[in-house]
This record gives sequence, C-alpha cells and structure tokens, in this order.
Amino acid sequence: MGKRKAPSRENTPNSDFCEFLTELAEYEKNVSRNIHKYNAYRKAASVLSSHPTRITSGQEAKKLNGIGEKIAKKIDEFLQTGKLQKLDNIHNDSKTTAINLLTQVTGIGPAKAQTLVSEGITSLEDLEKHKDKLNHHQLIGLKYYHDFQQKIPRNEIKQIENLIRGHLEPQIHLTICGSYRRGKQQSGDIDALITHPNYTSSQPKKKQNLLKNVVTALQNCGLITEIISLGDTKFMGACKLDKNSITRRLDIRLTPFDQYFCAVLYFTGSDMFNKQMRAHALDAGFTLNEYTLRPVGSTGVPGEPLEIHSERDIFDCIGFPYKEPQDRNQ
DNA sequence: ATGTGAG
DNA sequence: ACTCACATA
Ligand SMILES: Cc1cn([C@H]2C[C@H](O)[C@@H](COP(=O)(O)OP(=O)(O)OP(=O)(O)O)O2)c(=O)[nH]c1=O
Repeated sequence: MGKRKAPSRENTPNSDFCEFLTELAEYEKNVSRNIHKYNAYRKAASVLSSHPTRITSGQEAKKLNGIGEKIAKKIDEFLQTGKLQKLDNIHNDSKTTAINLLTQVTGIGPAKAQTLVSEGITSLEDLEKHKDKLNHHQLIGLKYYHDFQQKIPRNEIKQIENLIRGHLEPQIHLTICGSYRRGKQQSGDIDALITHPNYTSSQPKKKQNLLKNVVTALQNCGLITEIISLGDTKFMGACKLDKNSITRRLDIRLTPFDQYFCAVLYFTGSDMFNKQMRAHALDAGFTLNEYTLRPVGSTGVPGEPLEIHSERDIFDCIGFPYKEPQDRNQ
C-alpha cells in the first residue's frame, strides 16, 4: 500500500505491551535512525505476541528471549502507571511528529525526512513550497499524497485487471497478486505479475523490452498516468480507472515464464509470510527468492535450482505446510 | 560501490 | 529474506 506502519493488531494477552514496543521500534527506526534498537524492540514485541499468558512483571518478562533489563523496566512502568513517560515525550515532540508525517509520502524515508526537518520543512505545505528539494519519486508521492492514503476496493482492482488484460497481447499472462490474491476486500496498491512464453530464464534478452512496451501501451490507453521507476523487470507507478477515479499505486513485475511459480509466491506475500517461509527454507538447507529454490550447502554457495511445477511444490520441497493465499497473512 | 527507498 | 531501481560518489 501507499505507506503505512504494520502494527500487529491482535488480541493476545500481552497486546498492549506489543503495541508500545512497536511504537518505540518505529521511533528508533525513523527518528533515532538506530536499526539495532529498532530490531531489539521488534524482537521483544514478537516474543510477547506469541506468549500464551499475561505477563505480570518485568522480572517475569525477562525470562523471555529478547527481553533484557531495559525493556523489563518499561514493562514495570507500564504495569504500574498505565503509560510510558518516554512515549508521552515522543508524542509531544514536534520533530518526531514531523518525521512521522513526512515518511508517509512515498519516496521519503527516515534519512530524507531527517534532513528536511533540519531545514525547517515539517509539513505538506512546506513541501509544496520546496519542491526543488524532492526527486521524481518524492514529487509523485507529494502530488498524490491523499490518493495514496486511500485503500482500493477489491472491485476496482478487478476492473483495472480487466482493463490491463484487454490491452495486452494475448500471449502475455497476467496475475494480480499482493493482498488482492490473498482475498482481501481492499488493498493498498495493485501488484501485477506478467509473463510471456518467449521470455525465459535461459533467453532473458529476447523480449527484453517487453515491460517497457507494456507500460507504453497502458500509458497510451490512459490507464498508467505516472512512472515512478521503470527497469527491465519492475515498474512502479500510478494508474487511474477513468477520469474521475482516485489515482492508485500500480506495480508491475515481469518474470521469466519458467519461474512463474516462485514469482507468484513472492508477489502474493505477505511480506512477513515471505520472511517466515524463506527463513524456514534456510533451516531446511535452501535459499528461496522470486526466481528459484536452490540448495545451499555448508560452503554457502547456492546449487542448481530445483524443478518447480506449482506453488505447492515449493512448500513440499522445504517441508513447509501448504497454505492457500488467503492464509498467508503472517 | 554505497546509501536510500521500496518491495 | 532477498531483490530491484534510483541517485549519488
Ligand atoms: C514490502 C514487502 C513486500 N514483499 C512482497 C510480498 C507482498 O505481498 C508483495 C507486494 O507488496 P505490498 O504491495 O507492499 O503488500 P501487499 O500487497 O501484501 O499489501 P497491500 O498492498 O494491501 O498493502 O511483495 C516482500 O517480499 N517483502 C517486503 O518487504
């Protein structure tokens, strides 16, 4: 989707702890730029989210893997006062709120937001007055800030899918992936996967301009309205269904015909599901990406790709229980 | 090459 | 977890 945080909005016995820990994690990533503290808070939230019983003291929490002295203390404070002084301070900090706003525009990350704030640019209005400080991606993010905040109804994605297919040469196969393929009623963006039987891993140069041709065709029919980035295999941009529609984020990924199943698996996600499954693959002695599943020995050098004839093949090869797309949300 | 951003 | 595209150096 456009740009949103990923809070694990669950109703576990310790979900309130998880909530403030992930908020602290976001603060460390976006404001302090401390990736290690960010990971520490994430890990602590993760163990707590899967802990089956209510934690009643910092001391009890410390027994869990990933919770040390400092986080245990915060749990005690939260237990005793119902809040965290550090979080209160963060909420009242103008620099933090500015960075949290600016990083909502696509193309602006923590680093760019930091320099903008240090230059006194803290609002969308400020950005409008200083467009010279933005690159192409960030300009589009600003222009469509409000559009990209809106979720896309499933039915609109269906219509866009049909429109795209109608403007593709019949040999090109199209699959809409992402949260749409996972059955969600609304999505943050549209993830389109395309293949062509003459574009394969052995002859990748043939049809090398296939993606560019597709993009220009979709521009000419009026669907694609903006290009954020465009390489040989990945397009990022924006589209709109018709004149009065909301502008939507559209990603297109071109994949070799013979590697379609690894590609749909990757592009369907979710992101956390992919990380989980790829970690499991490593445990089973394989490395998995959007192209191939390969054995990786003690040498660390991946071997020859396994033959894959379905999504399920990939699960079977690494001994991971098969999940339908709608069950791959985490 | 490396950092950044996004995926 | 693992990759793509861009903007710098
Ligand atoms: C962000 C991200 C995505 N992906 C993959 C899995 C995602 O399903 C796929 C598309 O990414 P997204 O479009 O960012 O996510 P989504 O489609 O699952 O959810 P929504 O659009 O509704 O917000 O790319 C990763 O493998 N790693 C990542 O870090």
